[in-house]
Amino acid sequence: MPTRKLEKIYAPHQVEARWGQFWIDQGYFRAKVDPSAQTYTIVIPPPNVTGSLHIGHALNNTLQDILIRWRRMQGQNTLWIPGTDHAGIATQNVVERQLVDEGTSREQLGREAFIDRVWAWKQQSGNTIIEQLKRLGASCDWTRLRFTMDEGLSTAVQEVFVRLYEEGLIYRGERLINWCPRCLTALSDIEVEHEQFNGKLYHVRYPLVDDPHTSLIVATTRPETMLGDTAVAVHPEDPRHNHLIGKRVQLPLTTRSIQIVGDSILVDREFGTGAVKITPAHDFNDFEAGERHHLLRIPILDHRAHLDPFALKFKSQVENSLLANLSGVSAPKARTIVVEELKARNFLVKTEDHKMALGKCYRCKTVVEPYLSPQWFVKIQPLADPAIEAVETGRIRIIPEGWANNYLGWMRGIKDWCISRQIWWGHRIPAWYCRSCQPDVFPTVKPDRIGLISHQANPIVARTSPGKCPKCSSGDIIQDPDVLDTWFSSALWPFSTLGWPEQTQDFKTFYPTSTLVTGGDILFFWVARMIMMGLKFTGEVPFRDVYIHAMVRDAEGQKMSKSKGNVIDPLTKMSQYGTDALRFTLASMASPGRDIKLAEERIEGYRNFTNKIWNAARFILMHADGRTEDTAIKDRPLGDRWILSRLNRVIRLVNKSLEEYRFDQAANQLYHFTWHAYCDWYLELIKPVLQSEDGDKSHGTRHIMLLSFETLLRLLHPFMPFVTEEIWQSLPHQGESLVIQPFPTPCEKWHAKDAEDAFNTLEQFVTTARTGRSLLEYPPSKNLTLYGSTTEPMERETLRKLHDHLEHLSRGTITLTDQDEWPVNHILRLVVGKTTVGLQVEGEVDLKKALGRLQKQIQAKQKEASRLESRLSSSDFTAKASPDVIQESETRLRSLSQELSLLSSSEYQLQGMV
RNA sequence: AGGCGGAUAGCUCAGUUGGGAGAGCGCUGCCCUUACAAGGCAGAGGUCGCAGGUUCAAACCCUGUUCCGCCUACCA
Repeated sequence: MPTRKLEKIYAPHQVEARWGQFWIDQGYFRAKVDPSAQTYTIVIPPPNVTGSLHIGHALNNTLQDILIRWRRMQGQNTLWIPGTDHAGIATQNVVERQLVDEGTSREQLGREAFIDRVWAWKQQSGNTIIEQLKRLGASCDWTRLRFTMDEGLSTAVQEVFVRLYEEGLIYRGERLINWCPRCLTALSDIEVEHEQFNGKLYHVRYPLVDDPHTSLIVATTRPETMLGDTAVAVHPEDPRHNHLIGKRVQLPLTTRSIQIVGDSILVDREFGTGAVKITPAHDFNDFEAGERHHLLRIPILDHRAHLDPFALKFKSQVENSLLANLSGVSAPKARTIVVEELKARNFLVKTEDHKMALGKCYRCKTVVEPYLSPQWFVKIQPLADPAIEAVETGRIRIIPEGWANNYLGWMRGIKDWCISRQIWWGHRIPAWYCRSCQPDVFPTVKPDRIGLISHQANPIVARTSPGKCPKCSSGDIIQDPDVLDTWFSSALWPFSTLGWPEQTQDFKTFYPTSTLVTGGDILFFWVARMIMMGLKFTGEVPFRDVYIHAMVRDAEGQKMSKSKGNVIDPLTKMSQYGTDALRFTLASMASPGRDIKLAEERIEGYRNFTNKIWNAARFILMHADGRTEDTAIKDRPLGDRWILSRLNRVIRLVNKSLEEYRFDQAANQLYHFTWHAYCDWYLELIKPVLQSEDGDKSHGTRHIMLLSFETLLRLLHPFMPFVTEEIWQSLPHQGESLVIQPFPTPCEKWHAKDAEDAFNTLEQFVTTARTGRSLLEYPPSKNLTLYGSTTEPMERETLRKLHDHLEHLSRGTITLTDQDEWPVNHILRLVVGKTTVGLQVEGEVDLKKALGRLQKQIQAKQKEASRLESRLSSSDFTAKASPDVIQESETRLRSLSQELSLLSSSEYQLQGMV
């Protein structure tokens, strides 16, 4: 393949589009159904189908892509399944807003037309995020793209629902659940976000029926719910109140009286007044207390959290004079009215400030209400137990480990999962009801407020519509209007995407999957549920490793949100700096157990890194033409042997880091090696040979140059797929694409400690010479007259051998002899270890700077020497420390004193010159 | 309230079984040296949150404490 000339600055745009398309066209990302090959499988955490890529997705998918590309290059049969979920509530909200803008509503459209409308919206916007993932370079098998509402995945959902129901693990019942009065649906416990806020605690007087002059004072944060009170509780061992147990109080603002019960669970004697009102229909604790004492439940709020006139009048028995004022008002407004009325009638004893937590809908941030309604639940404990065990025994590894405790803690206290949602977009619950069998449950009028079907109705659960009632053969059956929680279908993702419940070839080949990569925020929502469902329905763990990555925050550590205006849009950054730069930034900052504070400068820094690689490639390309010769490594010059030895170490480290999910370590190693070893030193070392007139010497060097650089490109490819492919294709190469080249493995015959030692000697000498140049303020172009000497025989030999390299890299003419053969005057002597570098001082030069530096150096060395001396003279140390530590200290002290004597003679000599 | 994590250079963070404090960015000085000014070379900068303890030796282990962040939670 002919080589091409590269532009001076890397321009990512066309490059990315070109190779992105090429890879897909060539089918490199498609997994083979080959049962013999070792498989490596990842399922993507499905993003919302109508969403678009945010920085969290960028991180999540970059990390997955690094793993997948790495394993693919290792020759494993890799499969990365892409897909999206239908995001029930969120998507329905979006489409409903569109309808409002058009002056209509979902109710006006009707259920079927509305669902068609959402499908149309999905059709229109559904490819956005998929295309964005492709831009990111995600090497998913796009031929296996899945959506949670695909036919196959829907079949899996029905299968799971029916089987759980048949086993008694799904049930229907009237319970208090979290209800969003704006989304008008039930939420699961974890879909509620708790937020601290400053509320008030109201002390309200409830007079005794027997003795109206005596009252029980209750404390409450929600006075408006008192209209639904059905009892007051005191602690049975509280001498202040326990004599009242069994008596009744008159409920203010109503014509009802309620009983006083003793309850040691609900009542905390230390809190408030020691008396608690019980409102079983509007509070989770009260609900349970109600069960214990067989109390009536009086729901006073409707589905929009407004006071229900019917309930107020007939159940709550609110005083007639108040009915008009209270009927239909919202809960917050009701609170104001109730408080005013209590105050006016002298029932309000006092009000105090009180910090409390408030639950909000995680989708729309509306305050959620506990709401008594018939819902479907998963009985979770039998599913949770094996899922706990899988993590405890290590069948599933959670990385970093800290998250395992989090998982276990939550799983051990897990509660039944409310899975029904009163929305239309989603998997409809496969349950039907016969109206003929239960005419009393299904009155001819439409079912209640929002179509909830009474909890007394008997469901007929089946995989497909039964058509007619299996009991009475009536055709008058209706399907449950509810749909399932989106996470219910997501929980099946690792196997439903592979074709389950069919025993497909894909399922047999790729399940269980290898690694799941996700953020800690959905550990409970998703990971835990996948583990439970996977174990239940496949008998296998759904994945071996769970890697939990960080949350991306802004440079100040704030959570990114549109309302704060601090979002970093990955697509904008990809356009500005290139996709590879963004990917590398995210990978390099992915330290375990720590959030990522992303500052724009970092991306810019890695854009520069991309360009550095690009320019190294340009240099190599300039010298690529010509003969190459593969001679034995041991006969190669220092530069060649040194870079191979270093490369070997980096290969080992990168592989090891990726094994341990240390993306940050791998990226930083690559960065440092590429820039500060390969470019700064290796390329400089080989320049003279490549540029010399004598072409013969360059053959072997050219060979190693091309070999090492090609290896480096393969190492970098999982992190920066685009620029590496572009360069690889431009250089002499074999094969179609870098994507399918083997990932480098350590090559022990490249290891050369002697070359690394020799390099260190060279580097020290050169750096010292350059420091001297800087101290004397000589420009980089000036050719220096240099002297070098060392007290170490090995180093002397090394310096002698590398004489030409030293001259080239130091830009000077170097004489290597003992110091007493150096000129006596006009020499600046700098010391590094056992070596002294002398610079000839020419012209008017201020030597104070050099002297200052020397003295500072002496001070630092003396400080350390005295620390070592005192350590070594301590009998405790010599008696108790391990022998190698003692020996090491002695060695270090010896070299320090040698260095110090060189330094002071140099100082003495320099004093004479100033 | 409980649990978890963090506090190391101006900023962002590494620091793997305790034994010479590191990187990137930024900053300072000198340079457009034919791969790269998105660059090169050199350099400055840190009582490792605070207080105790264990140890010959602590950024690292233990206890307490302050501040910050996150998660979980039924204190009305």
